Amino acid sequence: MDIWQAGDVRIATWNVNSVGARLPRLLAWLEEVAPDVVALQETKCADSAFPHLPISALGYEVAHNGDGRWNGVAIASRVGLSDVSTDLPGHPEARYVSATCGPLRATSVYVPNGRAVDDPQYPYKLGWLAELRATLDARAVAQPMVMMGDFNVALHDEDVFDIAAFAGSTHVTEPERAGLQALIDWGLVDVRARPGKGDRAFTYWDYRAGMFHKDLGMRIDYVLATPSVVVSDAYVDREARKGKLPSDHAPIVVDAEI
DNA sequence: ATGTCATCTTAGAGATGA
Repeated sequence: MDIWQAGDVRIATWNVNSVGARLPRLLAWLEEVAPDVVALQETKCADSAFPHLPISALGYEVAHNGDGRWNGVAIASRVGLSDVSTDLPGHPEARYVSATCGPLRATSVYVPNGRAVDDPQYPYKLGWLAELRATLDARAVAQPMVMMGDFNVALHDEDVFDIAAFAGSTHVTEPERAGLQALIDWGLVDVRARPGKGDRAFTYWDYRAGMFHKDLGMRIDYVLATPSVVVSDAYVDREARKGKLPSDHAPIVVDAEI
């Protein structure tokens, strides 16, 4: 059933760092922010363990791709959900799910971390990004689409609190940035959220060392949208990173008209 | 930057990943 009506749509993405541990906060957040389509990452549960009941009680259909302890991505929609794909060819980890939600094709991604430039996970990450680009090449840019999630890449130097602190680290290397930029170059817009309290719209702050309170963060979560998704507002929901037992990521919330 | 957090193994702290 297509219950979408022409007009505004609210889209969001959030790496929840365990949907089980975050469930009370997630449910409260869904009620408060009420996105029409939300992409989740790091659900860290098997499909059979996903908390479908309380989320469906809020009016959402959910497509989840989980493999247990690590990873796990989902799309929740209250404007319809169909044509679900969890297949990123050659990459069986649960890091990709795509679905049609009303007027939109929506994709939730959890790009591999990479760990270190001399770790096998680093070339794996680059290959993963290349395969993600290949999924776009099979599509038409004219169809409204949002690809969103935790990309584990800071696209520009300003997307980390201090580029000097990242010398030799992953997330800021040229090949990683090229992998992310290739998605944008296909025809997607990097929907930049307006800054909150600080001057930069970071989306992730390490749990340790008071990084959040010092605003020592990174912009590694993105909403990438086709131009037919006309954005009226986009913000990082820093409130969701505060208080007791938060995720280490904050959601990005985007209001748009298709 | 490293002061945390979540999960699993397997019974209580350690390993792993981020």
